[in-house]
Amino acid sequence: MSNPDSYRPAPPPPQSGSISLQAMPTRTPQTGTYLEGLNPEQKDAVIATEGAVLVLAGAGTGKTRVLTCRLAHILEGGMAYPSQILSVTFTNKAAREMRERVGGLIGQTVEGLTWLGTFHSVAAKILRIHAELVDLKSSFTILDTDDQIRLIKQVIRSQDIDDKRWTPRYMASLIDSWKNKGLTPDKVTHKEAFKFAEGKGGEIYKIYQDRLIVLNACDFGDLLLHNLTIFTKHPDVLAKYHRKFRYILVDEYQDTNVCQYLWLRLLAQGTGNLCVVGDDDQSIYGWRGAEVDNILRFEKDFPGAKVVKLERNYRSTEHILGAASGLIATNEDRLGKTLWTDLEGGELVTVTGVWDAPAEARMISNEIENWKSQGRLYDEVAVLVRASRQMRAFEERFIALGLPYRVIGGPRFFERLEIRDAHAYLRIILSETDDLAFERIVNTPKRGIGQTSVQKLQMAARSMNVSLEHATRELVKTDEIRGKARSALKAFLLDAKRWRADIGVLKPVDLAERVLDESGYTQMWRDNKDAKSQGRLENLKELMQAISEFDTLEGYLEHVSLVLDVESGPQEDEISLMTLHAAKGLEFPLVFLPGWEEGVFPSQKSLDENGLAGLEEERRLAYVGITRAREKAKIYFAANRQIYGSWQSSIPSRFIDELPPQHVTAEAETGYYDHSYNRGMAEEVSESFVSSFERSRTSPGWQRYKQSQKSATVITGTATRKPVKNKGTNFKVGERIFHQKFGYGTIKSADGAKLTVAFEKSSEKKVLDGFVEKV
DNA sequence: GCGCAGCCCATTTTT
DNA sequence: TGGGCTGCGC
Repeated sequence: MSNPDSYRPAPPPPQSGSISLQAMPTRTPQTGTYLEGLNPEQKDAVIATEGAVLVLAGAGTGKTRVLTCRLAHILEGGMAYPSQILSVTFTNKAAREMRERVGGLIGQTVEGLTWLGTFHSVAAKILRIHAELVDLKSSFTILDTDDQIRLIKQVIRSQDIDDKRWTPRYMASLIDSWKNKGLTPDKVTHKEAFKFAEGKGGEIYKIYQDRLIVLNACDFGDLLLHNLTIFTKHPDVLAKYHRKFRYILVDEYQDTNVCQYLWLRLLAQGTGNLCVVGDDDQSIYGWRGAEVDNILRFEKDFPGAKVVKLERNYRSTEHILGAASGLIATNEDRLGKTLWTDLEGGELVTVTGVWDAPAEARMISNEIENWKSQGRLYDEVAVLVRASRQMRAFEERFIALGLPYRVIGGPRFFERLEIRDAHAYLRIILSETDDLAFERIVNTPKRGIGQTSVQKLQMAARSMNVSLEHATRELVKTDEIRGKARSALKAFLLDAKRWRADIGVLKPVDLAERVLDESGYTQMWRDNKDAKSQGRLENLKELMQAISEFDTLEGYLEHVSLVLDVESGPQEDEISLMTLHAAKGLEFPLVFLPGWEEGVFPSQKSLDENGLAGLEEERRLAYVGITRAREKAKIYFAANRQIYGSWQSSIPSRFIDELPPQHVTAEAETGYYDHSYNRGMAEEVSESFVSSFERSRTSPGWQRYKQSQKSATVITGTATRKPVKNKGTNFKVGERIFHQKFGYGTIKSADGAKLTVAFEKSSEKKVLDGFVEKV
């Protein structure tokens, strides 16, 4: 970003108990220092506080600056209290950055911005206040993707659907996509429901939602979706937020999905002061529900909206911008803006053909060493790939040469196996009704409690309509589970009881350490000689560090699901290696863009599944990639690439041909490719383009759809835990029964659901009534 | 209940 | 080619 020097501490905000809310904003002559150094368009965007405003902010045009200045402007002008501004971002990182930068402008007042956060954290906050309106308790837990899939798997199995043919992952993605569109189970169309298991998709969604309520839990999609339900069914609640939020600000609007759009639209009905900032050319998350259409349609949705285009770029040279602009101009579906800069000259964007991926890595490594030897930093360099598997070649090369690098993105800290296990322990001691947590760790470390035992616990829990832990307590009193499993379960229950007694006594960290120690969890990894276990132990240590910053376990767990992410370690001088997606929002003086080949980039899969829309999104990704560069952008393509183990010769990406020649220069490594050869390839490229559309009709998705159309069946009833009151048994003393394992017998006595049965082929045993049937 | 060998399937990822 | 999952044998 430019002109950071104009950021100076702002004067203290007007201190008064009666801020005039109707102060005419445009006449507020509060010429705070924050307005200095803004270009005319930026200033325009900052002071247009009233009504609907769309700020189309191209790459590197000072978007964050506009957002933060706008906040400062509203606050310093006394137009609203900090708590009356709703500002939403997509990532925690963006929220944190905004908070920091606004703090730099207005000082302490920033702490009052209680409604600055991600969509999800703001929605969770609202949902906790009104949880009971959607049958939740305000203490609801937020499930991560892993829990979500496990739960869905259970539901699928409970419906006797083959979970190999119809995978829980696929069902989860459908549910997510429905939630992204704001669809509750009753609103899912037949056609949509038929995407899964011959039409059972809708039913599974419904059962899954019911299960979530029983578990007092939400998945990520629910946070927003429940908000929608609350706002639409309870206008009084919505009205309260209308009164509360005087101004709404949205970052990265092009990434919003339908649900988020509806949520914003409802909230904006209050004052109508909705300002969204985004760039349609950088919409790269369509596959995850983002609707570019939201930003394309903004002026229609909010008639009279003011549109401000930020096109002056402060980041890149004219050749980089020229190349990127020329490329993106090929897209049809865009609002259209052209970046410009007064940074004249600079180097042409290079396009280089190489033999294969190792050659590509070798060549790029050489360039990086060159750069370093010229006194520049590794920190200034990024290698941006389309798919993470392309990273391997670079990592190998960097390691061989001893070049320091860091991978950005990849598996997140809190999604690691050991961290999830540890969380499950904490969750279960905090809430004994957390069945998912119980299931996860009841046999981790191995205690001899196998699948069959767990299944029995589940059956018992279902038949008694209680939690798994509760069912366990009952079941160990009987002979349903015996031997090692039974004693292990008993011991586990005792452990849990002991740990719970320390809640509020020990500090969260100390409790957590004790639990992981006494459960044998830490020992399990110490004993494991796998190469990764050392790292896992270190992660657990890091986890303790994170927990130590909280006073209560609840507080910690609340944050962990939505807000917390681990700060990256001390900054060293390292090359950044990441996907193009991960690079959005970042900038580097020197950017390498390897793998520009048909099928790799644009990705064949994207083309197959989404046709022209997919291609346009890939092109936006290319645009994002090029515009990350400040000084140099270097594109590569290989003549041969290994795909799934086998070598394939490849064709240069069509995107290479779309770069305006005046901003590009071809550098061939050895003459396998030169620019004219590449041009000749254009014929073949367009042919493959046509064939990709042909292929789309034979794609798996299309096939699956056709198949599901053919074999439609009637939706069947449900069989999950229904909120039925826990009652005694239906069995009578003296009655003859059958038990799967023990055979026939006669009931001697009954104690609630616990039966004492004299079995004919076995001795007298205590069993649960859910396990026997009348004969 | 646990460990290993063969098998299948492969973007992008935030909350 | 390689990682993750399943099914089989102990």
